[in-house]
Amino acid sequence: MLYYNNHEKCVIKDVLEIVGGKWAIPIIFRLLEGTKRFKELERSIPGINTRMLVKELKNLELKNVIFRQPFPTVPPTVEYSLTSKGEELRPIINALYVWGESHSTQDH
Amino acid sequence: MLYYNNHEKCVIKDVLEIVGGKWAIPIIFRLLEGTKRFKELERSIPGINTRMLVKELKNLELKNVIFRQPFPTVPPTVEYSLTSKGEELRPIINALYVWGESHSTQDH
DNA sequence: TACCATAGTAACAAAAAGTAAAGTATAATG
DNA sequence: CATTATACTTTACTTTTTGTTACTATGGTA
Repeated sequence: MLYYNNHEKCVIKDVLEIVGGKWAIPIIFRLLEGTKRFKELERSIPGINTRMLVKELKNLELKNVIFRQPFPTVPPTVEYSLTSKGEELRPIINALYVWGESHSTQDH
Repeated sequence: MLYYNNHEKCVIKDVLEIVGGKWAIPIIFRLLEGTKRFKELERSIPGINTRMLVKELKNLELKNVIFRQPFPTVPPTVEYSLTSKGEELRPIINALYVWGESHSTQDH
């Protein structure tokens, strides 16, 4: 059915607007370990730069995947954690991880 | 453990080099329906263009996710299908789809 | 003869991502 | 008292990735 195809396409497209960015999954992967501050994330994700981390965190917050909590300390502190929507990605990201691991020795 | 963290990071990084591109998942999603020719794929993936389809198909073939079979017809025909490695992504992409669908009405 | 089809390729323009630096405000160090 | 360090961003600039458009080959159809 044509409608159904269009619907399918939109769901996948919408999903990729959330987790399709280059840094979304690495960030979520780190947050699966628990709440992290901005600098902690920056240090734990190899290759990311400040600008992209800010940008991706904003997108993930806007899409309700992560929760941002600032504290009025000096210097400022901001904690990021997964929302329930983000937490629901855990089995999917784990499965992706297992998929990658099981094929990494065979072919590339 | 430091080694284990580095290992984790590399697996995720390697996985994203395969399916992290903008068009990889939409292409695999279509091929989950079955073998498709180049033009069929191009027509069924809204917004893609020839150059990116060619590029992404080459990458997916190189990473052993899809199989390319050309036929010496005029005009030429090329069929693309999922390898077993690609087929193993089915439950993951389905889960991603369900995740997107279950949250599409609540928030965005 | 003009036009259609498939599976690409090539040259150029636009958009996205990476890099480097600076701006906050305070507190510790020399 | 000046310097340095901190955490979280923002800005300007450069490089890389994507998108757009036009083109190829060959044979069948109107």
